[in-house]
Amino acid sequence: MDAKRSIAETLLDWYDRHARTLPWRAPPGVRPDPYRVWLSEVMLQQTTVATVRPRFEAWVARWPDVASLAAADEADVMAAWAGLGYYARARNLVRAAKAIAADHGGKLPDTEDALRALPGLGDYTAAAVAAIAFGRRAVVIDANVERVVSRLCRAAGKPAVRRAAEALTPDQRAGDFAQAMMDLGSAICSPKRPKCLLCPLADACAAHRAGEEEAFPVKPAKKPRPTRHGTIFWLERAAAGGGLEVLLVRRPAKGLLGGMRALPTGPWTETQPGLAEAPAAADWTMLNQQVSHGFTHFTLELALAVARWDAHSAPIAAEWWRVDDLAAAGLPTVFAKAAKAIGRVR
DNA sequence: TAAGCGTGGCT
DNA sequence: TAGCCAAGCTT
Repeated sequence: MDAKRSIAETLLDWYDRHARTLPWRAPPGVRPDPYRVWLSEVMLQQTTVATVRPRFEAWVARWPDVASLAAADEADVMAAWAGLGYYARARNLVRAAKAIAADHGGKLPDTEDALRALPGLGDYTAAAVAAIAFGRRAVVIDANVERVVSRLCRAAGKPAVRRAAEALTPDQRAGDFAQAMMDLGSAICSPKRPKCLLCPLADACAAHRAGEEEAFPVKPAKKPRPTRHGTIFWLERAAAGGGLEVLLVRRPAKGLLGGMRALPTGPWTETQPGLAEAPAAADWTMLNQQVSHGFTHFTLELALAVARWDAHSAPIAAEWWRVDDLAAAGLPTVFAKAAKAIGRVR
């Protein structure tokens, strides 16, 4: 790297040659659609590009703008988010769309502060949308930027990384700069075995010169992940037009898998709870099979109980769902996994 | 402030 | 292959 050129100039030149083509990005020199930028940033929170890409395409085909999302049925939105995880993101997307429609004339606000006030937009997303969609100078810090900057400057700790990022962020093209950092972090400056031979910033990188690339960023120690035990209840009945229906509930709006359709479960406890809190007094059969599912902060070991329900009404507040259409129910992965294990789903 | 909150791709 | 990890936010 030419020592007289800034890191930002060098990185932007690299980006002009190597930028990934992604469905939420506009062609060079074109301002992208703020709605698509916002949606992509929310989908990409803690989620990989490979996972997001097809989900983004399907989403914008169904809800192409703020107005359509603000008017959407929330149950449809939650079902469309199924499998992406962190379901508060979907709830907040709808809340924010309504706020944008009501308070901002249907257009995303174009300042970092106003964006930050919307539900689901934190420091990172507000800065990213302001910079990428509106050309604002904003300091965008995600895990990629943290990794690249901490290595460049051997900066340990978030305050030091923020100071360094502030100093590096250019006044012009701050959005491209942020995306360049992310592309670099994804393709070159990876957590393990970074490809420093290909890095345009290698000569300027303090960690590289010291041979300690993988020592940055400094990560806090991980805590052990406990195991909890529970039971999933599969209650089925004959459908009116033939076939089978299964009882689905909606989970409470807050907390784990909040607002999502679900199979009924009992308590999640340290020891196997068996048939505790079954949704009906039925003749339950415990299957000789368990389902294991890892959440962020604990692992769930699930027993599977199945029963038949002959009465017409549902035993609890719930809905009967055709088993043949279960894929359209939008079940979180843990329940989709259980349904598959129970064998009622192809 | 630290804990709660999901999932799938990648190595 | 079993961890590791990701374009974080909320309370």
